[in-house]
Amino acid sequence: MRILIVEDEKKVAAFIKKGLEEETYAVDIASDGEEGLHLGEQNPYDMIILDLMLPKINGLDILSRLRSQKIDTPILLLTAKDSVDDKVEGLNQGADDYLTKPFAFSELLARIRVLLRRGKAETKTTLEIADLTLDLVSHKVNRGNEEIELTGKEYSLLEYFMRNQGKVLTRTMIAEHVWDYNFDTFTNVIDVYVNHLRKKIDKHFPAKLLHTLRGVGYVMKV
Amino acid sequence: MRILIVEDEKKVAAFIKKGLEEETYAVDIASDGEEGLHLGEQNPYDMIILDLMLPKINGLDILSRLRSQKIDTPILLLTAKDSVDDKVEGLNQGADDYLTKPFAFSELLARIRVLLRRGKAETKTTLEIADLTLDLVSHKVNRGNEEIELTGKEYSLLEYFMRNQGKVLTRTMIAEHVWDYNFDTFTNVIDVYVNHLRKKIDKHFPAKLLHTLRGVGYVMKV
DNA sequence: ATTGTTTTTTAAGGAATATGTAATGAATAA
DNA sequence: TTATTCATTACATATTCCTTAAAAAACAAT
Repeated sequence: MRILIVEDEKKVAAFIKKGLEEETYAVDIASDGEEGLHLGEQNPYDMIILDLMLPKINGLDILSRLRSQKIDTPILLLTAKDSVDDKVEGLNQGADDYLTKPFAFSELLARIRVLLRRGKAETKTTLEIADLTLDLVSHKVNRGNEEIELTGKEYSLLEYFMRNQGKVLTRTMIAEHVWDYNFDTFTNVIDVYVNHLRKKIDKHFPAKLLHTLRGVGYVMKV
Repeated sequence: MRILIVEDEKKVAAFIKKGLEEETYAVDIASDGEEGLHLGEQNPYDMIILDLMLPKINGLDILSRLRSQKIDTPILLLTAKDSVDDKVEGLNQGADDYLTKPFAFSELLARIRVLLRRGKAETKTTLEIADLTLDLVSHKVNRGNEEIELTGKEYSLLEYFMRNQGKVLTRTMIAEHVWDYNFDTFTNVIDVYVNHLRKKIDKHFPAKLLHTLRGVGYVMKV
């Protein structure tokens, strides 16, 4: 899952980024409205955290311009305590939720989780395929009875596969959702990580879940 | 489907080429305006991706010279963030869409898919003939209930046949749309691949779909 | 700050598979 | 029949992928 933070206060942005990376999200930061709008238009984020008070272009303008381009990425607004009007205006223009500064990180995280499963009928916090399960909150992964230890990147990659089971994922798609914009196309990190994952989730089990489509990419399916 | 990329930044061009090849498009690259114009005039591309800032001949000139020759291949412009005027001028001169650099690959891909079905009334993402179906997004191919596994080239070839069902396709036409400019005319690869395809989509079924027209080419029809 | 540990990335060789070549025989038209 | 054209198979080559090891970077503990 890849998240954009649009926030001019460097300290706040860095604080959120660090916390989210600990939760294995891939995070980009934009430190003014112009950069935020641009990044938001050009990249398929799974979520945007948007401060309303920004240099160059303000948050509400970014919001409306993204929505007018039919970009329906979940957007969570950050507002100062007293700007009730902006908050309401923001929700009217298609924001999905808001949080008043200052806030507890756990609060932010909980809201992000809710928004990321928006649209799914269920409110489950686990992903499952065959006897493999992934808990989105505790980050525990099990296959059968066995608990599997994963590093951050391994977890993100697995989560992306499990959210898209049955769909063919090209390396380009994987790079865009599991890595951030520093990703270098001409490297084989993705192959290496698929290999790591396979060792942990497939190797000791007869039914393989992670399959290669030569020349195209990978697919997770039973 | 065969696509020309006219782009002088080698890394950008290579990035796009790789992503498109993962989607089984046949891709040629021109690294300056002169080469781009030349290739665009000489080959029946299904789509041209054209950077505006180019050495030798600039993108807008290429665009207008292709259009003045009644070449109406869909053209997607790549523009720098700030060159609004060029973008507008480009659309006026008959470009079909534009994308601002840098961009996410998924965004480019979505736009290409839209342009490639331009003119078709429908917005379907599957091709069908008799009980054979091909899904343009997931790349899944079925005949009846049976799912058919194809390699990249087999898939591209089948897609071309299915987009042109009922039409006689000569080997030259097939080479021009399914292979890139490295294709060697005096080879029988096409015959070999038609044979591969037949084994997979026709062999076990009484009603054949892929027919030979001796001395001419092939046709897909019921 | 320094050291040790873990994760992430890079790089390279070998294995697997797709693609392209070439040769042979079968089918078709003149 | 004879000359073409096509289908089919086996093989060669090229590409892609897997795997491993080691370098680099990030992180934690002292």
